[in-house]
Amino acid sequence: MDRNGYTESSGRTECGLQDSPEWCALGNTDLEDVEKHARCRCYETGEVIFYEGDPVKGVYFVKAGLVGVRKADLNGNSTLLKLAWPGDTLGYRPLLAGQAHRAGAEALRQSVVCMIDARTARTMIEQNPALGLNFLKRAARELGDAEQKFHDSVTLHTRTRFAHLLVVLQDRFGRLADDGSMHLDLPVSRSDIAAMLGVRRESVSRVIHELEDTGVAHFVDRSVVVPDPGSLAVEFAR
Amino acid sequence: MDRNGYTESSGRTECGLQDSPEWCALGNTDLEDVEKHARCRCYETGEVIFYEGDPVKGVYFVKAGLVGVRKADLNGNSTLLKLAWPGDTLGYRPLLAGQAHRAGAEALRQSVVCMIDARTARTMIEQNPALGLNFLKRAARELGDAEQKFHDSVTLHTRTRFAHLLVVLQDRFGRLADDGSMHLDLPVSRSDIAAMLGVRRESVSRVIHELEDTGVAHFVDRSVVVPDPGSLAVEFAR
DNA sequence: CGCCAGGTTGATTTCGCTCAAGCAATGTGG
DNA sequence: CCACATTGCTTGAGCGAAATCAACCTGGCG
Repeated sequence: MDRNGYTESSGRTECGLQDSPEWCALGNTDLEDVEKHARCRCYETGEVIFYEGDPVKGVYFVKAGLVGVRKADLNGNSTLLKLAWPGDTLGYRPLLAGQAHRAGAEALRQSVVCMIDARTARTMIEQNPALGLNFLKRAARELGDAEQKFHDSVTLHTRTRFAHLLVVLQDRFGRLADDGSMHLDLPVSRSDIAAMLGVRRESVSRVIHELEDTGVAHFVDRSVVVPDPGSLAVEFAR
Repeated sequence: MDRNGYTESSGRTECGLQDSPEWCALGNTDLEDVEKHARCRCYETGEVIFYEGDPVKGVYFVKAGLVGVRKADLNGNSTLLKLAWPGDTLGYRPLLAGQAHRAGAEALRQSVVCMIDARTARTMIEQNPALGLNFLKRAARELGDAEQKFHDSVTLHTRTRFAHLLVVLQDRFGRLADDGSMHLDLPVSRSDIAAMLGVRRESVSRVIHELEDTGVAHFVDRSVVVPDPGSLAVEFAR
């Protein structure tokens, strides 16, 4: 382990890059080459992986856990731009745009993250068309989502946006029960939900209260039950 | 001219793709090949180039004029996501993401736009690594901007965001006078400025009134004079 | 001339923010 | 083991920025 706590990977499967929808394009030799230049490290909850404004030292492959990407404003508030799950690669955007990090990343629970140094990542993406194409497609999808998010933020109310968020999380982490109700464990705190929506945590509290009152959803700690998932879609018309 | 008003390009320089920061990566033979599959057309102000929700028929290279990219909401309002100037390529995002158009495009003044059919554009991007890389870098920059825009929309007031917009337009279209004042012709209507900021046009009117009152800027129709450009930056702290 | 598009202004409302208090669960030091 | 701080969340009261609703102005045009 070096002094930053990174441990050099040895085997081809150390980082698990095969499980990345982007890096999987690489052949065995390239994959081994990349893993040789990768360092894996475990982060505790709340630990920072990189800071907003930092120069890009590499790209970060999330191997396990959950990572949040944040942007702070001048008043100490922050928005949570996205959640990164195992298989996601962070930092490729500023690397390719030739910019510093425009957002910071932080472990939202204990996580394992592999850093691939910038030089290696850049040459690999530039030399290997299939890899570049995968990142291009990823960027294209993320760009569409980001534009949608801007549009939503200026046209929809907090309650509607919260309903949207619930549906997105539902698609990924919801379990449909026998009686047709949807069960979901929120991956993040109330404060972080607020940061994802770009509102105050008090506003989230009030929206949750409203959804309870109208029977649309029931919240206990981080677990949510939506008796009739269809009723969430109705929220969109508000 | 075919029944859609497109006229088949003949020469290599018909569309002027060499002037694109992306397409310029192509060699002469590829460039000619693409131009062979391109159709140029002139659009009058207000004419629609493609609609939100349409399947992607091709990518659109702006040769002359000014094009606006819009997203509508359910209540008939719309946000203006971006302005496309000569040299810009539109529609590559949904093409690569394998989606339908998630925004519509419309000529904001008389414009010439060349459509490169989807099949040609896709194979060219997939076969030609340099071209793909250029679009990847473009997407990376646009993604950063889009995330910034979301963050700004939820953390900054209308007045601050308007000042930001003025600075951006200034960088691109401002003329610095001998006395240090900045002169700028707004490329779009007040309504469209509102649509870019994601606010009502009345709010833009009021902000303009405020900036007049405080002497920060003077507005006559679409021309703006900022006596002290530094004072715009001060607005950012509000 | 009447009409309409684009813009401004004023009066009123509303949604979400700010400020403030309080509560439950968890941790910590004496 | 208790006193006390801390963290995460909720609730209430009041405020403020921008939306809404409505009137009106100006210039261009059939």
